[in-house]
Amino acid sequence: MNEIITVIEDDPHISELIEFNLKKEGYETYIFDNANDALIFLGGSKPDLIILDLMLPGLQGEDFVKFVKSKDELKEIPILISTAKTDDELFVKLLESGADDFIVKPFSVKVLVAKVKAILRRAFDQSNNTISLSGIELNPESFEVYIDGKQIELTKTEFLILELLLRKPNKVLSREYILNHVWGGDVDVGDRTVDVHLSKLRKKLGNKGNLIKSIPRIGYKLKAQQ
Amino acid sequence: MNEIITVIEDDPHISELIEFNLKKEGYETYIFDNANDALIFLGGSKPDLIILDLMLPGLQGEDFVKFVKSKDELKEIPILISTAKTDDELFVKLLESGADDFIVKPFSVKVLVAKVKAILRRAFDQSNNTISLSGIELNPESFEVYIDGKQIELTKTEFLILELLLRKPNKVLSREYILNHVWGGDVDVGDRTVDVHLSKLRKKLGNKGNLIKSIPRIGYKLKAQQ
DNA sequence: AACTATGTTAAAAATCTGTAAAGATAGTGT
DNA sequence: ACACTATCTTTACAGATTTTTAACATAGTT
Repeated sequence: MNEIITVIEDDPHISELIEFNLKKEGYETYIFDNANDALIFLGGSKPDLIILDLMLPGLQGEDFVKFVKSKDELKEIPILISTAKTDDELFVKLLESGADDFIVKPFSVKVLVAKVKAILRRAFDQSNNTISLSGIELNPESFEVYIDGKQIELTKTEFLILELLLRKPNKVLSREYILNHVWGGDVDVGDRTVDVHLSKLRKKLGNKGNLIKSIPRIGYKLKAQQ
Repeated sequence: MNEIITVIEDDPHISELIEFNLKKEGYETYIFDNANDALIFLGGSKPDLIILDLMLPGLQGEDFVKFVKSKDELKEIPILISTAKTDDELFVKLLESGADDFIVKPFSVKVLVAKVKAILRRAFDQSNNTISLSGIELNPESFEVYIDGKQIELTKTEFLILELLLRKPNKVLSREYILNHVWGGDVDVGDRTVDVHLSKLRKKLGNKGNLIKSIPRIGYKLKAQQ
């Protein structure tokens, strides 16, 4: 997935540098040298991140942030401010207006890119961290599991085992490993308990149940379908 | 709702300053002067944000970040690094290890607080406006709740629990999490108290009450209607 | 064939939730 | 200071669910 980044920066040297480095990281970029053009673009598109240069010391930049954050369809877009001014009051104001981070010019492009990644990483895994594999979808936050789009009910233990298998597909997990990770350190439960839960899990998974293979003398694995 | 912030900082002057200002903003703080104690704390609790001072120029801080990010149950906690060193390479390394942001000492406490707010804004719906979900409307400022447009009366605790659920819809919240966020850190209240309040809350919510699901052995969640 | 491991089921044991009721606490007004 | 009230917390218990164990059947290995 190519995240889309809008860059608003009037100095063409800098914007080219930014563009070059973001493209190198696989991002799709839209460069504007003024806020107005960027706003027109935002009327029809929703980028994943906005990098905004505070061109003038005036309120222009802050107004831009406030505008974006006032629009329901845009407000969740993260904004990274670049500025030549080191002014704590300004920083506070911008952050409180809804900006996510700022970087002071002259900046290292590597740091800029790292910040972009950090912001997108958070925005992204905030949205949806469902683990999806071979028609099995598992969401660790809502504790929901779907098989081919249909929800099924699992108990806590079944759920945790399935989560473990999904996180290590095609790897054989020993019973001991499963016990340690699902039950926790001070395990006081026999090996075979794992088998019982696996059996029930398979049954509840329906036709996906046979994706769970038992590897005699070693453990269990979840086979991902090609 | 009190967000919980863990601060790891060995200089007591700085940590007191941070603590004071965070508390003033309504955050609940846990201060540690070394990483080990903090790790022990993290073994049993899950704060909403970690502020980590890179005490030594060595790898200690980076290791801490990597450790937290390697634990499934901790990895989503945002980390804000404070450091005395201005070192772009270090910044990049930390961000890539999973840190969310950094701030260079000596820093303005106001900027620190603003950064904290900005980061937490991503994790929580922070608005003071009415939160509206599946026919439930809750206004954090006026303390009013409406079900399908009809106002209902909740007690303070019921209100705070509902607010928490509404701000984290579809996510299962453990009883411990609810206790920490509704009652505050120095909780000396039993688990089951949460259940009692949930029971009363469900009843007052009428037909919307069954949007609150209990996930056995895990906690409660508010299911948003599609 | 003997041995070991796994699958499955059923029953026992342990645990969890919902809720009512009683006691504790805090806040209010007199 | 006192009583009154509303809220909060604990406790208890029923009902339900989950987990574990144990037993037997089946499959796989040597």
